[in-house]
This record gives sequence, structure tokens and C-alpha cells, in this order.
Amino acid sequence: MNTFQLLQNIAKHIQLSETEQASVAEAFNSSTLKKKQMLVQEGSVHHFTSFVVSGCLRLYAIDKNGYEHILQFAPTGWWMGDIRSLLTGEPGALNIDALEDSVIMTIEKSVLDKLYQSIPALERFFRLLAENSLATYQHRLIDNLSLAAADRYKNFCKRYPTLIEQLPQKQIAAYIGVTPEFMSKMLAHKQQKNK
Amino acid sequence: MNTFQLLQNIAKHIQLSETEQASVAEAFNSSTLKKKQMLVQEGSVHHFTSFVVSGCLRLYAIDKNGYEHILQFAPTGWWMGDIRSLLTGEPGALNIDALEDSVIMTIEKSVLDKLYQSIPALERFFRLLAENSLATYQHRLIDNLSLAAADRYKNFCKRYPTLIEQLPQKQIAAYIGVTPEFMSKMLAHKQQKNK
DNA sequence: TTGTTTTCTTAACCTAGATTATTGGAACAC
DNA sequence: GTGTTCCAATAATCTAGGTTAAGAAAACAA
Repeated sequence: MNTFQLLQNIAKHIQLSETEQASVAEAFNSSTLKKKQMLVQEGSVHHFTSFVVSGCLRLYAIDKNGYEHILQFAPTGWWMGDIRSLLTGEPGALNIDALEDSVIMTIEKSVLDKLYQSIPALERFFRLLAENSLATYQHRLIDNLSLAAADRYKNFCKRYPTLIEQLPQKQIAAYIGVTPEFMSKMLAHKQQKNK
Repeated sequence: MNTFQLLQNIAKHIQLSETEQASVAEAFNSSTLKKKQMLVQEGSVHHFTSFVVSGCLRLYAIDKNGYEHILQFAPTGWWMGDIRSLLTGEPGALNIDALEDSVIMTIEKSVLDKLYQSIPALERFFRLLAENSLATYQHRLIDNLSLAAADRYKNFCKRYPTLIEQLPQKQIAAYIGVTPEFMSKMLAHKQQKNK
């Protein structure tokens, strides 16, 4: 079952008894997404969190000119959700869709809130998840404030070596914050240099 | 005592009994910072978190050219720490100092970890704190990816109206991601427009 | 297989914002 | 007071990256 990877992921940070594991597993629902299929659309209230069993999702905003800006990718073994909407209960400004055919495990906010009561350790798990994510966003923000595009690309390669292979460069451009055209130019220059 | 504001801040998200409140209050130490005084310096391991009772702190990175990039301000009633260093136990890349004479309440990581055991609700408090902070960073990152400097400034004004008055514009420039020179030019243009 | 959509590349031109330099005020220290 | 440090304003010049456009190459669908 898909719950195996989920429980294994949780076990990285906290230890659960057999019965606790069972009730966690029970609280999630498995579902599949076709490539390009939307999971969350901006303007709607987001009331669940997802764990990616296989495939790859993306979280992104669309600006007034129609350009997409990617906040994060979620390949296998990552968590994904629009936290703001989840916290406030208000309609979100973010979109989530699948970059590949994907399998995810989803838990409703209401169910998770109940689970927090019976399994306090879970609260710790999601605290650590949020804190780690926060540190990552801080780091990325600094990169965006202080580095040129070429260096941001280099950092991306270092940090997510598998994603470079996996994703079209257009998507990576939308992540590091340049146009696909400039990205292409940048890579061409790089190759020339390496010769 | 200074613990009053601290406990009040915590009470926004969770409810603690009298005895719990007492042991929380006991776990923190009060200290003061003079304007410009460093609290945390990059390269050193960061092993505590602080609550700002009065004054204002800033969290920032210094790039290879010596420019400062501000991740966040922490005026009265905010929390401040270098989460990455706190989580990993490794030396941090960030600095924290005081923009004004400040009073803070500080708790050691080791003390907090023990406190989590005896008061699980605290774990929830810091989960919510991290999640809210995460949402804020996401929003800011989108702003940086999709908006021009003038719009980022406008958003800053809307979001932190008191800080605009309180801080020299040089600091705000280092937050929204422009040079002080460009910031000055931008504001001059704005005034002209409004005439 | 062929049409269709998506992705990537290249190139000419353009602009937001950086860089460098200079000046005048505030604020602060002594 | 006066020297000193910090802060803001202005202007000239420069560049990283955006914009527009058009074609080549994959990827996909029927």
C-alpha cells in the first residue's frame, strides 16, 4: 500500500506506535493525478494537505500578466499544500497541479486537527516540517535578493540534481525567476564557457 | 514583568494553565540590547529563540559584496531566530541585531525542547508560528518574483505601516531588495506623481 | 503518418534597477 | 561648539535581464 512511504516519511522525525500508525494511515486518502491536472485552483478554499507518493507537483502563483511563478516543486516523498489558505480558511491565491502523472495521499484539515488531539507527536512532526520549510524559503529569498540568475541556477542544480533532469527547463526558469528566453541564453553562454 | 506580554502572545494561539504559564515564564530570560548591538553573528551556532518585548530587531544576510539583505524585522511582540541554525545545530549564515534599544525574552533550545515534553500545547504554538511565518515568506517570495520595486514598496507600506515611520529608508530598501539610491529616486518620482 | 501543441533557441532591441560619484543635512560623540 | 559618522538626494552611466518575434525541434495526438 501507499501508506508505507507515508509512514516511513513520518518516522524520519517522530516515532509512532503500531496503533498510532494505523490511525494515521486510516486518516489519509489515496488519489491519482494525470499530468497537468489541477489539484488546487486559486480562488477556492484549500482544506487538505498532500503527501506525494510518486510523480511531481508544483505550487505556483499567476501574476497579472499571466506569468507563472513557482514556489516549490514536490517530487516523490515531499509534502504539498497552500498553507496560507489552510490556516486562514480563506480562498487561496495559489495553484497546485501535476507536472507528471502522480499518486498522492491526502488528509483533510478537519481530520488532521482531530488527529493532533489523539497523537500530540504529530504536532511535532508538522512543526518540524514547517520549520524546515521555513528555513528553505529564507535561504531561497536571500538567493533571490543577492545572487544573479546564473548563480541561482547553479544553486538549484546543486540542491535538486534530480529535478534538473526530470523537468523541462521552462519550469525551472519559472522557479528561479527568469524568462525561458533568458534561461536559454544563459545556458548557451555557460556551455561556451565550458569549452 | 516582561513575561506578561510574552504569555499574552502565547495565549493568542493556545491556552495554558496557571502552573504551565509559570513554568513557561521561568524558562525565559530577559535581556536588553543597545541600538546596533549584535544578538547573533553569522558563523556562530544559534541555540536560542527570542521574543521582542520592546524595540526592534532585524534578521539579515551579508552577501559577498558586503551588502545587507534583510529577511525580517521583529518589532514589539514578534519572535526572532535563525531557524536553520537552530534546527541543524550548525553555524548560521545570518545575523541578528537591534535597530533600536530593545528588551527581549530569550529561551534556550535545550530548555524549550524539555518544555515541549511537559507542555505539548507549546509544540502547537510553535507549529502555528512557523506555519504563519512560512505563509508570509511565500507571499513575499511571490512579490519578489512578480512585482516591480515600486509595487513591493507599496505592499510593504500596506503591511507594515508603523515600520515605515519607525525605520530609516535605507533599511526598508534592504528589505524590499533595491539599493538606497534607487529607493530614493523611486520615492521622488512618486511624490511628483502625487502632485 | 501527419497535424498540433509544447518546448527550446536565437537575435534585435529595450528598460528597471545597479553602480559610481558628489553634495547637503541630521544625528551623534566629545 | 566642532568633528565625525550616518543618511538622503541627485545625476550620469552601465548592465542584467525583459520583450518581441520568428523558426527549429521535440513531444504528443489522432
